Amino acid sequence: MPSLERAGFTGGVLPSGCPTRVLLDHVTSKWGVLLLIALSEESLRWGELRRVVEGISEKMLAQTLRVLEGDGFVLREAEPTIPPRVDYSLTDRGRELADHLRPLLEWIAGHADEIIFGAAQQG
Amino acid sequence: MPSLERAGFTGGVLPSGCPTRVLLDHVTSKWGVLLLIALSEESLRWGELRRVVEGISEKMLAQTLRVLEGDGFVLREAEPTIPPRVDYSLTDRGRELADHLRPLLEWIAGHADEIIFGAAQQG
DNA sequence: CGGTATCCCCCTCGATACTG
DNA sequence: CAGTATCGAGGGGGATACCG
Repeated sequence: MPSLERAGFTGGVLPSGCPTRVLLDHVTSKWGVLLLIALSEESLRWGELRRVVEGISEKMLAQTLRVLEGDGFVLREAEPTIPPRVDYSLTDRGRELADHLRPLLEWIAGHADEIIFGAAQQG
Repeated sequence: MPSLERAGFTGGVLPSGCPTRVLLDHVTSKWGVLLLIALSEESLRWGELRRVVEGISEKMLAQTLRVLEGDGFVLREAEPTIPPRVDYSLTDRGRELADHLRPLLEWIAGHADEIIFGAAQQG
């Protein structure tokens, strides 16, 4: 059961270039969180992902999906039909990750308006 | 209690440019998560932050802190002494956010090695 | 100590065009 | 439908120098 302490956090934080930082960059990349969350609800096809994750370009969709697939978060299943059909879904590992992402995103979504439009409050 | 659904997630995802996406970009910026986590343990001075968050440049430290301060996550307290002393800490809001970030980072730290060095596993 | 100002490179990302 | 290839702009971000 590794903790942030074991990972070298206390009194030195995660070393730059360590696996945890690399992975953090993958997950928190511009489109990573959005794709993971989108797929956490249901498996989606390429075209559906493009529409659901509004604003993503084909290039970034392909690129981000490949990274997420390489990390074992996303499963790509292609039907060799014509026209082709490709489904993207989360692996067990990806679902575990998404389970941590979802509360975060829900909190952010729930406070976004007051934070962005309201004044920064002291605390 | 806003949910992702209320925020426009289902069948359309968070609209590009919406407050939630803006905030998500702030939090998941290259150094955002690391700074938030670092400050979640204890309040730190400028110089300590530089050392603790290994690899961050002064420019990005200043820039990211200002964004986080603007969102009301980070509190900056300067003592008008010579030499100056400035402490950075989390606001209540920042602590709430960090409480969601920490489990995520712990999960990532706990799986980073097997994911980065091991083979991508199916699921 | 705790910053700001400036320069500039590089790399991300979007737009466009093309393919099986 | 599901991508890949290529190009070019923009800005993220590092290095350096300087200031109160």
